[in-house]
Amino acid sequence: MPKVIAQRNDWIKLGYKLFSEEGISGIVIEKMAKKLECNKSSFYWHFKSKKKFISELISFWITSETDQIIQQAEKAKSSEEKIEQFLKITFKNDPYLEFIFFLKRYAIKNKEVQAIIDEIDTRRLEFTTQLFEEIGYSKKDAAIKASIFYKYLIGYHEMIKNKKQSKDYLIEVKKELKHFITI
Amino acid sequence: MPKVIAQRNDWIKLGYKLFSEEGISGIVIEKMAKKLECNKSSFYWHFKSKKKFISELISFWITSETDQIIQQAEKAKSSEEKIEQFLKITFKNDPYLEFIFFLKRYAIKNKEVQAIIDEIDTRRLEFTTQLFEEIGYSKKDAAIKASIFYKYLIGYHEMIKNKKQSKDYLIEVKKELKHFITI
DNA sequence: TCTTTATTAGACGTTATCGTTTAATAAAGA
DNA sequence: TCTTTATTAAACGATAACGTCTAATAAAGA
Repeated sequence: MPKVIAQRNDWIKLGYKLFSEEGISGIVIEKMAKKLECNKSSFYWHFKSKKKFISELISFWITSETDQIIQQAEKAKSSEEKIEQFLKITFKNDPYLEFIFFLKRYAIKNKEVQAIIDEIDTRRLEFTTQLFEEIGYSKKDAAIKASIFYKYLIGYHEMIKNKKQSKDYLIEVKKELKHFITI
Repeated sequence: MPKVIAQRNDWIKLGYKLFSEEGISGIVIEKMAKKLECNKSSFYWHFKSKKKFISELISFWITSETDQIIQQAEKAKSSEEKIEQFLKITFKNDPYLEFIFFLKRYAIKNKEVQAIIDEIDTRRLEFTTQLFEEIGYSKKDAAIKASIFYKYLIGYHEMIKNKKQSKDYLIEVKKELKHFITI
């Protein structure tokens, strides 16, 4: 039985943070051990190998982030609220977008990861399309709007990277949104 | 005098490629030497240190890419052609966007690099704004359109990442563009 | 108390990478 | 031909990172 409550989760959380910040090259077991103030033996007890660890990291990201974002948006009542929620969560969850950015780069040499990414991108686009259908766009137009919107958000994130984020980002985004979406 | 024509440029070119693919962690001197089929002494003869090399890499990127993109677009006659040119070059220059992507991550711990990025982003946005002014938008609207357009392009690049690029990407982009720009 | 189980520490061997140093080599000029 | 200059090779030491192994330890159960 454990001396201290097992840090399995601490490893994952730290891994998630590091991967979001530096990508795959940020996952360095001995450095992580230092931060967690323990020995790397702990790592190898919890995880069979670095590879397995990374797989778990990805799983963690899939369940905890993607599902969360979509589910939270579902909670809102009106479609307008859903979109607003969607925006808020997207920008609050800064690490989320960074994680998927690096994951895409990591996936270049890993077909399975690529499949995961494709699925998630598709799911999120479908979700966004549905939002736009709900606020009155035709299926066809909704799909295009969603496609633009999704790309816009990614670009927005990329442009404000490393900048102090204004508290009024939502206002700014909405102002720009009006140029391609009528909410 | 050299046995073979100096490979100073080969190092830079390879460095550019690697940085675009893997970021700063892709710059590994001994690996590069292997690819160039030479000894790393060659590297240390041409460049004082890895740091200096990376600085040069960034300079190379600034001059060869950014200027090129803008200048080439300038060559076109009409503003519509300029936009088309801009699109074509943006998508042909796949490594360019990857380079800046990784550079932004690298800049987190490097204020000077961040300054460079800011300047370039600004310059490119101004350039794009001007394009939109030329096709009839007011200064204010042109700035917003440029801002959206630029973000859209980044997002587009991100979404097609790791996918076989359709030959009809231009058609697709233009179709989506119509939803926020009247050209 | 003794044993079992879960967990961590410490030491080890290996490989990768950085940067240095000394020697070798090839071409050009005196 | 001899020397100088540019360039590369080979070997070295240092550090970082991976993964393994054995021993230590702490808590729970018999």
